[in-house]
Amino acid sequence: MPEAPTRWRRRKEARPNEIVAAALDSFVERGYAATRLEDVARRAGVTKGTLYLYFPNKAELFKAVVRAVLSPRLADMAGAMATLSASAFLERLVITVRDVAATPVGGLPKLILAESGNFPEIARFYYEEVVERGLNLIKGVLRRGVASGEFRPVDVDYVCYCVVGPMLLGVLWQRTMEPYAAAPLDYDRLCRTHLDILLAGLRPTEAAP
Amino acid sequence: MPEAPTRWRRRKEARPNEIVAAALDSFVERGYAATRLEDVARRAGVTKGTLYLYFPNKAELFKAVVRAVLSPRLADMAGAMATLSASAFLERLVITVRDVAATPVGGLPKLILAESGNFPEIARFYYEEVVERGLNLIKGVLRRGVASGEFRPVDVDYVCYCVVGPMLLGVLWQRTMEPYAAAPLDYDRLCRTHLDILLAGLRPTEAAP
Amino acid sequence: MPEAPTRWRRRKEARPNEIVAAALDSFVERGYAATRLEDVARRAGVTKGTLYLYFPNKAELFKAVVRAVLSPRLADMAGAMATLSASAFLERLVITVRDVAATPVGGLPKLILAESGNFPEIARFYYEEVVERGLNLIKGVLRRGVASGEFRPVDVDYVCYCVVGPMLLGVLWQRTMEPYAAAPLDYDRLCRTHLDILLAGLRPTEAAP
Amino acid sequence: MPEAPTRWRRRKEARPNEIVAAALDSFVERGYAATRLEDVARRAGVTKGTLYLYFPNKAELFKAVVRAVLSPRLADMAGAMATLSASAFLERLVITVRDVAATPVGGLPKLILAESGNFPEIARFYYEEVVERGLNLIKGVLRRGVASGEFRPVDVDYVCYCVVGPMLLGVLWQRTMEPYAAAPLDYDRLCRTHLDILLAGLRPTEAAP
DNA sequence: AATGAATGAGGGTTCATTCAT
DNA sequence: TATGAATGAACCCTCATTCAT
Repeated sequence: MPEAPTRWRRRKEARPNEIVAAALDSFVERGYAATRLEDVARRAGVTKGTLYLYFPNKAELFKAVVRAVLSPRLADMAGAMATLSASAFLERLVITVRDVAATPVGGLPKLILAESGNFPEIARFYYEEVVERGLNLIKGVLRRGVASGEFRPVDVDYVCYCVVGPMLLGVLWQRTMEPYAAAPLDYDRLCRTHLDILLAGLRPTEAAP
Repeated sequence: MPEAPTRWRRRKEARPNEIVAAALDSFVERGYAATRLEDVARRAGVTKGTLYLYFPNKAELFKAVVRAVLSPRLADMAGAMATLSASAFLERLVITVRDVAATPVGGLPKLILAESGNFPEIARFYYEEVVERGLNLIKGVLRRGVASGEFRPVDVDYVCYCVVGPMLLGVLWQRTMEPYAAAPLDYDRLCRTHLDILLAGLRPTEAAP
Repeated sequence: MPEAPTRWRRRKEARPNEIVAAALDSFVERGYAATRLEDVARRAGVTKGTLYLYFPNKAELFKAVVRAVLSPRLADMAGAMATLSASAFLERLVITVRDVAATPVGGLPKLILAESGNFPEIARFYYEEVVERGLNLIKGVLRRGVASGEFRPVDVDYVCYCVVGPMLLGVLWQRTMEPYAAAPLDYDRLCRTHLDILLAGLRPTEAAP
Repeated sequence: MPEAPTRWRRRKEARPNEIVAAALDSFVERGYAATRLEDVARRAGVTKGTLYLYFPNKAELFKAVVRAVLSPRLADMAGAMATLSASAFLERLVITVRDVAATPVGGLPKLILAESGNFPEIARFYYEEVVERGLNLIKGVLRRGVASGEFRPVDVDYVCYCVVGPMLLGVLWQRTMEPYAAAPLDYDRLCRTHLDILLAGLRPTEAAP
């Protein structure tokens, strides 16, 4: 009866998380359609049948992965940043994205982009849980910055895309174009440059009193 | 047993293009894996077997679609812009992307992102044909702008991502998040805002003589 | 309008033969199922459609090939051998088979063996046209030899199989086992040895007056 | 939607053998190309998908059939015959072949002949496992017989084909020409006649001291 | 709770056959 | 007469899903 010695007998509460983790890796690696449940199962150390004890089908597993991965990330982000100045917030935001980008979670945007057509439900979920909230957060900060004179008056509802765009590009780049580029992407440098241009672009003009 | 009388009507030269067009629509709509050749065929007004007269298999059809769509677009872009000032170039670039975004071709970036893992060949092809060329074009212009004093000194190699990022975001947004957002994306406004921030961010500072 | 200069415009009477010849080669090379009509057509210098002007379908083409190839061979064989002594006949027979074995026609036995299950009609045809006639010829000669005292009394109806067996084996060997054997089959030596054993086995015993 | 209640009954160890047996029958009946895996599956009492649990594809199933059928037969044959006199060995050999001919295994030679072109691997395998070993066995015995004076001096390397030829013909005949012949082949009589001629042909001549 | 053998629908691919030109 | 583009049925193979154990 002695199982593997290094890892105590896993309780059934642990299983779903292990499966979700394995599934995240697989989905991010190969995409939804190309991911075989057999592989997910093997990676999770169980068999195919076991997956169905916890998730009714592949699509639901996929959704569970997205939900499980995203949900915790967002709550604290808003709170943690409420106290910062607008510029400092943007810096912090960029840094945070940079750090997440290196984890498997960094593969989610690409995955959701790819599957948004076939999983409208997921796309909506992602929109509501991440995109909308994130954009509103940014818009709020930008508005605050404009109101306080830290930033010049701008079209806040669209500047937020300019904030996000280069960061998204970076996240996607690492998982698509990176292997073919002459040099690897220096994400740090991307962040610095992005902030440089962005903050310069938002800075109030001399003439504007 | 009389068949449909309208069999076998068109000419050989037209078919490949019709098939590629149908395939582009299907691939863009559903992704590579979820696209059934039967559907492509039906959309092209032929049967499955006919596809194999022109393309040896699904993967090659996919590549042919990407090639067919991209190749012509690229040559002229470089030339047409050589004469513009740096700022005018960036404006023109943004406008061009905006216009392409509305066509089926605008679905390609998403498609290639999604399939880059399963089609490294395609990803490399896209990198070399589009991404690298495009980025070099932008870098060249930025360098020109910096040299002429139109722009302040910046890290050109990474600013290019800041130029592209928001536009890419716009293209992807239209085909993923658009249906769930409260308001549709005003691409024009995105372009104006992007240029506003970007050009302001690049403008030489007063103190720098 | 000048066609290939080395070969005058082929008339429609030539076509069927050319097709049959091409088909024989293909069928013998790859078997019935693995032979694609496209290949036959190309080999015959025509297109697939043309085949259907002369043969209603693949199966009929196959039968036509077998018929065309076998029919002329048999008539003369009987006549040409009527005058020989029994032993001389057997020698001649063996030599003839050896010569045919080197031509594409030598591939027919294998082909017909392989397809006898799927083409009962062909098998029957081959049986009646070749096998039965051939065996009867041999039986006749053996009977003649026994009657004349050239051979000892034997079970003629089954000795004929002993006459044919080694030759058949040789024909099949060349197209199946030959590539894997250490040394190529010396068909001449096979013939000599076969005749040596066979004729010795048929020779009247000393004691039998 | 209640399915047949008798699903999923047998044990894992039995399946491969059942499938191989079913496949042997199908392949022998119709040939490789004309055999549909669906039929094999039905005959084995399973579905198509199940075949792929045990064999990666049709070609491997085919090879497995050949291997499974041949391998056990060969080991004992050599040993069992080592003690017999040369003549007795030949008799025993002929009898053995006659007995095997009546089983489905008797269909293998024809099958391998037919598919040797498309499955060189199989042909080589059959050559090395069966043909070469068998021929060497026979050659050894013949040599022994010649050395001991039981047989007259002959070209042993080719006499072996004369030993095998009529037996092979018999095996093939039963599965190809039999239905069309006036009388069924009396394999026993074929064996007796073959041995009669062969042994007489090998017997030392009076004059040879 | 977990297994894994078995299923069967679905899609890619081939190729004999047809028929407008 | 000859073409060759087009068809569509057939088959191999995959894999999400089921369920007896």
